[in-house]
Amino acid sequence: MSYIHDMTTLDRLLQIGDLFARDMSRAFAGTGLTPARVHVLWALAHRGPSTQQALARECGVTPRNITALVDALEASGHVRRAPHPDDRRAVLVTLTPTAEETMAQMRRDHEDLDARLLAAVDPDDHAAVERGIAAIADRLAALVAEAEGRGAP
Amino acid sequence: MSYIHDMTTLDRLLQIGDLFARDMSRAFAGTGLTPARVHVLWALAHRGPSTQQALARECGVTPRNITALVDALEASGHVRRAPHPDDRRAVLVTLTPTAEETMAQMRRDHEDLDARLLAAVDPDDHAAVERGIAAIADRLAALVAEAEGRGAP
DNA sequence: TATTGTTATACTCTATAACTATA
DNA sequence: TATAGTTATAGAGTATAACAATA
Repeated sequence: MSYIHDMTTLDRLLQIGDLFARDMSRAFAGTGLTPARVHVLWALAHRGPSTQQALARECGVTPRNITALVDALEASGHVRRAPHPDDRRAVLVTLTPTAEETMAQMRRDHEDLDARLLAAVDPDDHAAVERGIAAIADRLAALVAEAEGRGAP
Repeated sequence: MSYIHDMTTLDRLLQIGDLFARDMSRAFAGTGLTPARVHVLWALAHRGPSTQQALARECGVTPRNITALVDALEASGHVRRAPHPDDRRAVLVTLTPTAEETMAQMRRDHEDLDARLLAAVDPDDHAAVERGIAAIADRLAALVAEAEGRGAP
């Protein structure tokens, strides 16, 4: 597929990432949602009502971009901006009931997909595969954090 | 990290994809290369000299975007446009010697990263993990192809 | 002085639609 | 008529920098 020159495990993981991204763009086409906006919704579902600063950190983008993303999500009825009770500079971004339902469905879809993908794995390999993927994710997170620390002090 | 609500295997795979994307943007910052442009370079390294139509199919973007990406890569000295020998409508996009070196280095970096990530996996799990990730990638490719077939006929 | 969110500006990626030159 | 590439246009995501209100 993409970035693929061989079929090493790394190439397979890159392929998986690419397929997720493509499928996500496809799945939300026409709904007003986009990958970046869904990312914000996941952050809100995970953290609860949050300031835009917190969302920016969680999503790994600049506060300026969160302003635009929250603008769009507010226009489409997925989030509300409310005054922060203790800090008049800040706003609390909250999921609307509609978006809560959307996220519940999305979580069910995730569980379904998780089951479908694992069903492709030999049952005897299940435990090893789950351990291995978790180990790879942790190692990669450490390598990226190290690279970012060196590159952008 | 992102899109993560639990730590299912699916969540781990999403996390891995996100980390790859972030690291890629970081790694090429300041070089004039971007993920989309590197995607084109990988396609050329993999296929050899190609028409823009072929690159568009390989990269999964529209021909219009390939025009812009090849423009940028030509300006930065990574590719050349040459007339197609048999079809005067088409051009053949070719890697420059500089880009050939860049891709050779990138391939070595991939091999290194592959080795580093697998080193995080228990040796007894290696074979199962490699089989499992390949099976997941194939299953996901099939599911996405099916979804795209249904959604965009 | 530092933080929160915004406006201003610019670049990249992406898509659709219409056009030119060739097949 | 169909294909390869381009121009035109538009929307989305991202970033930096400067600014207002508040802490």
